[in-house]
Amino acid sequence: MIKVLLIDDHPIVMEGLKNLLSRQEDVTVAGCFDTGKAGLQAIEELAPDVVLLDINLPDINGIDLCQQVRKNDKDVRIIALSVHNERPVIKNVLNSGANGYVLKNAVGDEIIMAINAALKGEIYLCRASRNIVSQVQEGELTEIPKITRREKEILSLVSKGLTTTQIAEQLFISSHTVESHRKNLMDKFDVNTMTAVIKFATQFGLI
Amino acid sequence: MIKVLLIDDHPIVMEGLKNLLSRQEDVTVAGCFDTGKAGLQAIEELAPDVVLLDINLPDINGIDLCQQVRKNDKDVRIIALSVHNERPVIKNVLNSGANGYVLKNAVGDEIIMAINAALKGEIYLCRASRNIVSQVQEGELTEIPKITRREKEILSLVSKGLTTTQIAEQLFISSHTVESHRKNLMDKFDVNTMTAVIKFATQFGLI
DNA sequence: ACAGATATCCCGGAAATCAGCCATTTTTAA
DNA sequence: TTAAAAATGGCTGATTTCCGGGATATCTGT
Repeated sequence: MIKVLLIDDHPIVMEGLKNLLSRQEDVTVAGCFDTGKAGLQAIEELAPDVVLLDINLPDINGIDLCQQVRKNDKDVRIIALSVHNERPVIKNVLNSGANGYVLKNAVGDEIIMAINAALKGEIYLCRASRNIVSQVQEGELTEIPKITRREKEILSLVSKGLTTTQIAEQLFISSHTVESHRKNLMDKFDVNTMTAVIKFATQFGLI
Repeated sequence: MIKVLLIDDHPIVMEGLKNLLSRQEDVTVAGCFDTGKAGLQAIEELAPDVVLLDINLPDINGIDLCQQVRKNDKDVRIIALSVHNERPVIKNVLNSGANGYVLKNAVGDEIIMAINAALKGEIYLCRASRNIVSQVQEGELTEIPKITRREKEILSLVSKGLTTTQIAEQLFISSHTVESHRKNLMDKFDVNTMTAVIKFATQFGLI
């Protein structure tokens, strides 16, 4: 029997998943959790074979969660569930240790296939995500830039409409410093205006 | 029997909804559709009592869909399902003719309650959304600004990092015109930088 | 203890944005 | 068919951002 753990904060999705898995002879649902914290603990205690993990949880970022699981040397297979079909997001999730990536609007079959593939040691992507990953668009980010705490802070204030001077005043630092952070952000996102940075950052849920 | 129509592009959510409704004695599922187009047609043909409508469909915007249904003088009750818990989104949906607003991470009970309330002619919001709507934050948008086609076009180009001059060249119009559009956008979003506009617009799915 | 990452600070000039005005033409909806 | 909305174009000046170089401190993980 394949022991599967479900982590998702949408009760309705959870219902659907349970329903789907109950139709599989060789699968048993080991537990259901709606927060990353509870899920992380459950992985330790229940030692499931596979985890179906919603990437957008209210408490913990899905990517961080994957990394934390992997840090404990767990060889549990993680199938990421997500609504995002953008290459940087997919790449980031896979790099963080997920064994599969399935969109929430994928058909149930794809989840079953992802589980089986993961158990075989393969990495499964749902059809739509495979397309996205394979077609490299020009001038597109390949990964979500790693931004620092301070940069995130500046990003947030910029997105609220504050100017460099206002941000400097609010954070009690020089405006030159703020400008440096802006520059670094534009470098990391590989664009040359802050508006473009804000769009990506908002899209990827960084702010 | 209450005839309910389901419109959602997530098969798993659909499963969950069917499951949930099948446990209700007095409810029958009249049909399931995964696009706005198909759903709209089905509302005409099947004349359900209630529609559970996912606001974020791939083909048609949920708000437009509500308006189209209402334009045909249908008195079908629409319960909007959404992942967005921001006041402007909620207001917009309700103003477009929805009879209820339930977040996808709400428990199943809330959907049942929304259906019953809608049939009584009441408007039901799930608990979390009620909280958001009631607590008016200072300096917050109350509704999603209505932007024109041209403004949307400029918005998109700005978000890609183009400058006013570049946009003017691309659209074969004067840079002064582009500036006018920028100003109007900032006015409509009630902010004074384009970065703030971009954040809201991205958040609300306008670009 | 030490390296690498992060945060801090600085300059100058070119380019772009923002703010506050207004006017005309073309669509669109009532 | 008329009134309202949208798109177009314009001006000036103040402010801000962007780009190109830097440099030094502080924190953090191994």
